[in-house]
Amino acid sequence: MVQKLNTKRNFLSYERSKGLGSKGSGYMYVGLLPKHYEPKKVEEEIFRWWKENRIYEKTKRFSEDGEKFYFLDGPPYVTSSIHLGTAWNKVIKDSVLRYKRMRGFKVRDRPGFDMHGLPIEVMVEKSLGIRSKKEIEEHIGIDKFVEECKKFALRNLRILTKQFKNLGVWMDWENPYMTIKDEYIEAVWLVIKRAEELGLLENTLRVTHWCPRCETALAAGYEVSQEYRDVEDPSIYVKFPVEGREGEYLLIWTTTPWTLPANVAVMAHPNYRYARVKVGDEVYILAEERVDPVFEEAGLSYEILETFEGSKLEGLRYKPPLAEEVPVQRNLKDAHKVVLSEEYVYLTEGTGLVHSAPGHGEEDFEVGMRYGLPVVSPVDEAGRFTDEAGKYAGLYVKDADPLIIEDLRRKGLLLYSGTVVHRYPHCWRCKTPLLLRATRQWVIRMSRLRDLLLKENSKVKWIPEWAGKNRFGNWLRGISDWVISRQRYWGVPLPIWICRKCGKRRVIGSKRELLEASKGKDVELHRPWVDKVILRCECGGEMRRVLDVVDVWMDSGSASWASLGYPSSDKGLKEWYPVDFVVEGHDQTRGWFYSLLACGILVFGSAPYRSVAMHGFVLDETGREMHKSWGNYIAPEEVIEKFGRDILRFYELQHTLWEDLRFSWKGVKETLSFMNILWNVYVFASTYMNLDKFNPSKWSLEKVKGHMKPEDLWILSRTQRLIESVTESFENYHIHEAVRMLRDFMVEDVSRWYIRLIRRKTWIEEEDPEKLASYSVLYNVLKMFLILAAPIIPFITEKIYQHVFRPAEPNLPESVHMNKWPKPDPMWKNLTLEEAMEVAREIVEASAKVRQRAGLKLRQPVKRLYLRIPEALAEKLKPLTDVLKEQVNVKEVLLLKSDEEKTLWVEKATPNMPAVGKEFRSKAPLVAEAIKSLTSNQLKELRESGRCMLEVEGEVFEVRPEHVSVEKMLREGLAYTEFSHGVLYLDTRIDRALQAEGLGRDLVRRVQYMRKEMDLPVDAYIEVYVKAPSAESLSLLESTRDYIAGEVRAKRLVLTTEEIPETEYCKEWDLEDGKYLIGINRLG
RNA sequence: GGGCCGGUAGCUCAGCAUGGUCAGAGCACCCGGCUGAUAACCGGGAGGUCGAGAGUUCAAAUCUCUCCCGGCCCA
Repeated sequence: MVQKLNTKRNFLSYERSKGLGSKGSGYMYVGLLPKHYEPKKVEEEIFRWWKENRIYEKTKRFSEDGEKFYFLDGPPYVTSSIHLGTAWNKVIKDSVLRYKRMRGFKVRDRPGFDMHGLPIEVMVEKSLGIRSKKEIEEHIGIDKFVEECKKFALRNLRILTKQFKNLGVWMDWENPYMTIKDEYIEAVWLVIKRAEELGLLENTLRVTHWCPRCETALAAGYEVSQEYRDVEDPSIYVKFPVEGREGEYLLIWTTTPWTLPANVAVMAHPNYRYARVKVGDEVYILAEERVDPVFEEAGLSYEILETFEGSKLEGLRYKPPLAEEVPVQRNLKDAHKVVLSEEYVYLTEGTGLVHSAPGHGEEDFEVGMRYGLPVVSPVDEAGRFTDEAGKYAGLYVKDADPLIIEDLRRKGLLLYSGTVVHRYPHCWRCKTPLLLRATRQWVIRMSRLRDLLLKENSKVKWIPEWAGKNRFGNWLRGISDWVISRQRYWGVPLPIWICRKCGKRRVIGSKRELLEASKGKDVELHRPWVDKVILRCECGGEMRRVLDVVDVWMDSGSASWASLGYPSSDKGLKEWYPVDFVVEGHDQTRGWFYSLLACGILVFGSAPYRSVAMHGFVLDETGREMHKSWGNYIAPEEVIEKFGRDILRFYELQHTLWEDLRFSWKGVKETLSFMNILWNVYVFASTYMNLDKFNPSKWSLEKVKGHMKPEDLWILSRTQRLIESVTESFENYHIHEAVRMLRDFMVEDVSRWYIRLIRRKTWIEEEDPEKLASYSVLYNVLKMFLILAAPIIPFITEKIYQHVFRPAEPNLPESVHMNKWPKPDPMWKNLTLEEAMEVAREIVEASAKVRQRAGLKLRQPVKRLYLRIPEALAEKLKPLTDVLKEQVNVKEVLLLKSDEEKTLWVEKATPNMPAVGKEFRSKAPLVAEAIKSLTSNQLKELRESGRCMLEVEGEVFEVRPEHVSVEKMLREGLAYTEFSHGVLYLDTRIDRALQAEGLGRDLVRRVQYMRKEMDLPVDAYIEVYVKAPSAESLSLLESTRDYIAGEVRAKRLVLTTEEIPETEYCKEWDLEDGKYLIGINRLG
């Protein structure tokens, strides 16, 4: 039996019929797509087309009057080229912006660049062969140096811009914000001015990390924590002689002997127990818990004399160990005594007595302030001891370590000297070990704004939630003050002028204010030019600028208004502020996310952003960071070169936004194979729709509605839900969810299922209403998908849009990116149908399993499919009967009631030999045979009356249940399997008609394969010769002759058992019943 | 040392806020099948003590605690 669906189209007459397409143009039908997906070719073509047609600019115009969406780009630092992490960052931003534009928002998409700061200075120093600050000032000149920095920054900006554009990122590249512009600099000044107005700006003595090479303070936050490295340092136990007690010492431990010349006190914990310990002739004081480990390390035996509370030690005076060598030690007043602190004294290492140098330790400084201790720091900017350090003056501090140790040893004040490997901070740019040093710095007292920061942060939507609530929130709770001054050149100059005469200071908040105050001419706001601007003080004195520059983190922190041109103009601010969305890597939690918040709160008293998303890092396959020097670095350009931009974008965007991404080429290849499926779906659709000159405007969904089959309604329903969930994911910035849903929909629902279901229809050649319904559905579904996927993969979607959809609907927007974001249409939603289809798919899969076990290939039609499923489900499944028939390749689908199921099973008796043998002895074999052939009636009797009389060869035996085991067996010719909703049976008996049909399909498949090998056009006609292996097979074939000829487009089909004539292409095939020789000639 | 995340098949990951078909998917591997959109697809096989241990519970990948490893941030 040949299905009517398989009738071959007659293309020529079909075309002539002019049934489809518009009368006038003859053009309005679906376009064709190249057969193979070549990403690079596609992308370059689209790039060109976008540029030539100014698509980006036009797209933005579409939503010019829309609601505002202020996206703020986190400015990348302009040092080197981008890596995969930067690419991910920008691609996330791009897809959000594209989405928002399609939603009709007027999107602010101005990119930015972070262009000041030490990293550039260090690189420029290198290129100029400079090694110190002195050389900059004395040999090169600050002006030349700053010019070089500017050139360097601008050069890199151009490189980065090119790379970002190359990812397909649509931002306003012609007009980026740059932190080095005067308008930007004054925006940073505003922060400092507001801090001054709020009374939060102070110039105080602070212990900060200090880079002796760069000769500047570094921020105790981001800059310092960048570079903790393992280093080996001295580990020494030093004896501090107790005043008035001969031979008694406080025992301290330190890894920085060079801080001993700055010693001022010893810290003890008031509540720990301390001990006096006798070793030889001497007595040491240290924490009881540390006695054992310390003397074990020193290799000494000891005796504990007494123990006592740490608080008892308070005020105990000692003689500083380096009093003789270091003059400043001798002159200290009210120092060299034990002070108490519940913090900072630990029992995990050391002696429980902490050498305290408030000039060289943050904690020491803090406790020192509490006790009013003096602050000593006999170390200069370059890390060398000053004259105050006497004997050590002029030495680099680290170089003094061995000398100091030796002096202590000589003086009998060294108990033990070893080394220790520990984490020690280094300069994030030049890798020099940092020192802690007390200097006067400009500080903003952020700690006083803690509660406001927390309150404002709680209003921000964080993605993921824990990033803001836990990570950032916890950090804000422990907020410390912001040391904003740096003793460098390339940065925003600190806008503080101080009167030389009266010491009064003035903080300038804008360029205009400066020019008014100075009554001078226009001046560039960078050093050294701005340094020359002198203001007149009220007292008549000259006010000069403090020579420091501002921490570069304040540059980017000011971006929320600086990128709007505020304060030089307030137009942008009024229109856009505050920021709707920022997204950066998780390292920015305390970097930019914080500096934005801090600056925003200082200037406007509120959070500058509404939503903050955090993304992960791109690591290598083994989970390590990528570094060029580690040899595991992969450039984005390499991925683009090998696979293309869409694939890179899709690959990165499908990864959970806030988790780290381990880059793997395998993963990228998987993405390619998805893109191939996607492409091929469109190739499929465009091929047939184009052949049929399908005009979607003529066949709207509304119009074909009446002819839709369940599968059409199903995919439409799935599409509505896709729109819903993709939209929701974008709204929550869970872009990866959107990407995954799009992928699953395309692969699972469209490619693997819907197309499979409608495939036969596409071969009908008339204007079949059901085919047109499916075309219309497929067309609309695919168009919808294209729009939804456009923000993720902008190139391939544009290409397909231009080639397939716009020819069919010339009135569509010019670019796919100009389309309105779709809304789900509840009319098409049908959850019951979706549920039923889910079950149908399961049934088809389960039947494949049964077929395989029964040795029946799918091409072989079978007679019946029986389903034993709950009634409610059976009801829902009814509309899908045709789907099941075709996909299971079965003639009939039957639903079983519970009592019907029994009829598919038979009871089979087998003799229980031990019992039979024992009872019937020599007759046992006979009885056993008889038992095997017990009928079901006899078995029933046996079960009910407990016995059954069997007559064998004239003898009668009484068989009882213990002689027989009964099994349930499936009827001959059936196979079954269970699945999650019930049981499925397949009638596997193949009669002659079924066999013929199966053979016919087998033969068709071979011929089709050969056609493909011959690379024939799908609509070419052929003639076919088949040599069958036997008369029987020939007769089977004859019965399906029409079907075969139709399927393979054969004008002439010769079936024979004789030799066949020579043909253009000939091949022998081994089918089930023997070898078939098939020969094909193409017909012109 | 502290905070926050993550640790599930060889690889990439889903499942974990509401404990109970949760031991899954894709890729890779083997066997078989299907295929005129497809470098596709379908079925079967193999592969994991769900980082380790303890606890709560009738029941834990899922909740609690401790520990180990990795990442980020802070010291």
